[in-house]
Order: sequence, then C-alpha cells, then structure tokens
Amino acid sequence: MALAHHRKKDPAQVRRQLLDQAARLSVREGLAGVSLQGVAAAAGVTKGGLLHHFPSKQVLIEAMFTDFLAALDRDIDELIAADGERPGCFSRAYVEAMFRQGDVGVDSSCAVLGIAMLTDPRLRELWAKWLAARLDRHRATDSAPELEVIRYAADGVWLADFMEVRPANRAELRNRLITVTRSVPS
Amino acid sequence: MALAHHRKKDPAQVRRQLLDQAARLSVREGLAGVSLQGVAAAAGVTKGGLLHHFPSKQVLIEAMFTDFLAALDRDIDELIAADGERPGCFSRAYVEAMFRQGDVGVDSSCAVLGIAMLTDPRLRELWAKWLAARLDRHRATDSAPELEVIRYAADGVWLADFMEVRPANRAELRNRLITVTRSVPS
DNA sequence: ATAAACATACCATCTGGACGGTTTCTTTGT
DNA sequence: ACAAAGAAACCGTCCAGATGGTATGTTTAT
Repeated sequence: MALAHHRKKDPAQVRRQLLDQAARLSVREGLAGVSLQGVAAAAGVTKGGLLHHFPSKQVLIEAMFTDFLAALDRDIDELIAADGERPGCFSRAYVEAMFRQGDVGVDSSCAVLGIAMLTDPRLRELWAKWLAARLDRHRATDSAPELEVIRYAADGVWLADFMEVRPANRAELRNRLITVTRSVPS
Repeated sequence: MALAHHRKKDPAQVRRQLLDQAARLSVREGLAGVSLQGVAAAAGVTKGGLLHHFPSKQVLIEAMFTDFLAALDRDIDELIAADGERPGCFSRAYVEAMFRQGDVGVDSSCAVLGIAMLTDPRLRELWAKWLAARLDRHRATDSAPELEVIRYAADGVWLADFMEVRPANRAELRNRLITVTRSVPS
C-alpha cells in the first residue's frame, strides 16, 4: 500500500495541479505527447485519480482550453478597461493580446492550446462561440470591415509568430495595426 | 503468400498511391489518425513496402507536405502569370490562394497539411523556407508594409475558414484585400 | 547474379481506458 | 459526542489493441 494513499484529501488542489501539470507537459511535448499517465505522474496522483476529476482525455483537454479562454478573456477585459477610446476597443485589445501571445513564443501553453484548438472540433466550437459572443458584445464599437481586416491580420501575425517566420519589424507592425483601429469611424 | 506479391513492379505508381492514400486518410481522420498500417492498407501494399519508399512516418509526412507546397507554388505562379499588374502581384496571388483553400473547406488535404505544419518543427521549417524564398523573389514588387498586413490578414482568413468562424461576407472581404494590394505603390 | 521493390512476421512499448479496492470525508442516527 | 453508513476521492492493477518500427524472406527487373 503506497504512502501516497495516506494523505489528506484536497480535491481542488489536486485538480489544479493536474491542469497545471498538463499545461506544463503540453509545452514540453506538445499536446499530442501529453498522456494521461504522464500528467498523473507529474501531478503526483494516479491515473485513476486523474480520471476521477477528468473522466476522459478529451475532458482534460477541454478543461485546459476553458482555462486558456478564461485567461484570454481577462486579458482582453483589462486591455479594454485601460483603453481611452471606445471605437475599435475590442479590436485593439485583440491585436494586443495576439501580439502578447507571440511575444511569449512557441514555448508557452497559450501557443500549444492555440494550435490544439485547430485540430479538435470541440475546441474549435468553443473558440467559435467565444469569438461570436465577443463580436456580438462589441458590435457597436467594432463592426467596421476595416477592423475585421485588422483582426484577421492579428491572427496572421499570431500564426507567423508560431511558425517562427516572425515579422522583421514587429513593433512597427503592431503600431500600424493599432493606428488603423484608431482611424476607423464606428 | 498473398496475391499482392505476384504483380509487376511499378515503384513510381506505388509511391504515388501511398501519398494519395495518405492524403485521403488525413482528410478523413486528421493527420494524427494516419498510421503507417492504415496508409499501407489503403494503398494496397504492406507496411514493409511502404517503409521501403518512406523509411519512417516523418519522411512520409514530409513528402506529403512537399507535395502540398509544390501545388501551392504552381497555383501562385499561375495567378501571378495571369495578373496584369506587377506591383503586389505575389500578395494578390497569396490572398487568392488562401481564399481558394478556404473555399474548399476543412475537408481537404490542404487544410489538414496546413494545420499539420503548425505542429511539426520540420514542416514549419519547410514552410518558413518556402515563404522566405518567395518574399525574396518578390521583393521588388511586394515589400511594402501595407502588403505585409494584407498577407497576414489572408492568413487570418485562412485560419478563420479552418476554424469555421467564416467571415460573414467573404467575397467582399476578398475584394477589400485585393483592392488594397492595387493601391500600394511599390 | 545482384539490387530494388515488396511481403510477412515479430517486437517492445505505450495508450486510454475499465475496474475493484482503500482511504478520507460527510451525513445521519442515537 | 460518537459510531455507522454512504459518498467522494484516490490507488493499483489489468486489458486489448495499436503503434512505429526491425528483421528476414520472396519476387521482379536488369
């Protein structure tokens, strides 16, 4: 009977640990390299214990992604709150958030999960919902076609960052995108 | 002794068949769902035969990707040849090619390979090389920062298409991007 | 005869679970 | 206050199958 069995239960902490270790492992091995056994071992619980919290691998990955979206949401809310201008506020926040993710680089769980959502229909769905809700919420300030182009360009930069074909002058590019958002009437 | 063994050898045809079936399988199952045994069976050869042509899974995937880049290259060359204007010709071709890939939809080997390159360092490297060569070749006509933004936006649209968060008015968006490429001095 | 192309058999490892058992915590009853 | 019962949290083991190979044998082409 292992020592590990004799311990005080702290389900919230175990769950958090599992998610953190899953994120850490995904950064190192890519999401395809994340196995249930690997996460469980890294978090110091058994696979059975992990499966208590996350009944399948898909549930674990979705929980990781939900965490990621929540963090992105917070970032964007902060950026909008700090922005002095209403027109284009979401688009500016979006550009900044995408550049921030690129700043961190390939070796981050944001990058890993960003890519993961591309390969998983369910994660794509969650993203599509998130984006639709955000666009709906910011319809009054961010619906101009020019802003749409800018947001796509921000996605493209995010992709380029991930692909490590980074823009030669990133700061200038960011300024250019932000500048456009300020010149668009709502 | 299987019947398959008693047949005329046609290595070029077998290789082509392997690549085609690999592409087909990747569309249906995603690239993570493509196994050596699966490809071999679909192509009507044994795994041993497959491994003769492609000594590892990585080599097979890179061959698929090289095929994809070759096809993209041809598309872009055709688009440029048909373009009446020199300034921004590569960017226009690039926008068109990205929209074409989006037109086909998620269920295509282009989409699958596009995503695959995001997850594989070697494929990312091949993409980065391809892009760098193209940008170098078109430096005289396509180096303006505005065109860079447009190309990023095209990438973002490609990503959105893949995510199935498609632009509401795609034709208009395409025109808008193309129009910008025509208004940029070289 | 030799090499290329392909087939067949085998390998070790890993995977996502399923499942029964054990421990800890919470609730209920006295 | 204490004990018993039930539920939640976790442990440890087992499973069947799949994986990317490796090794050896057979067939075809030159």
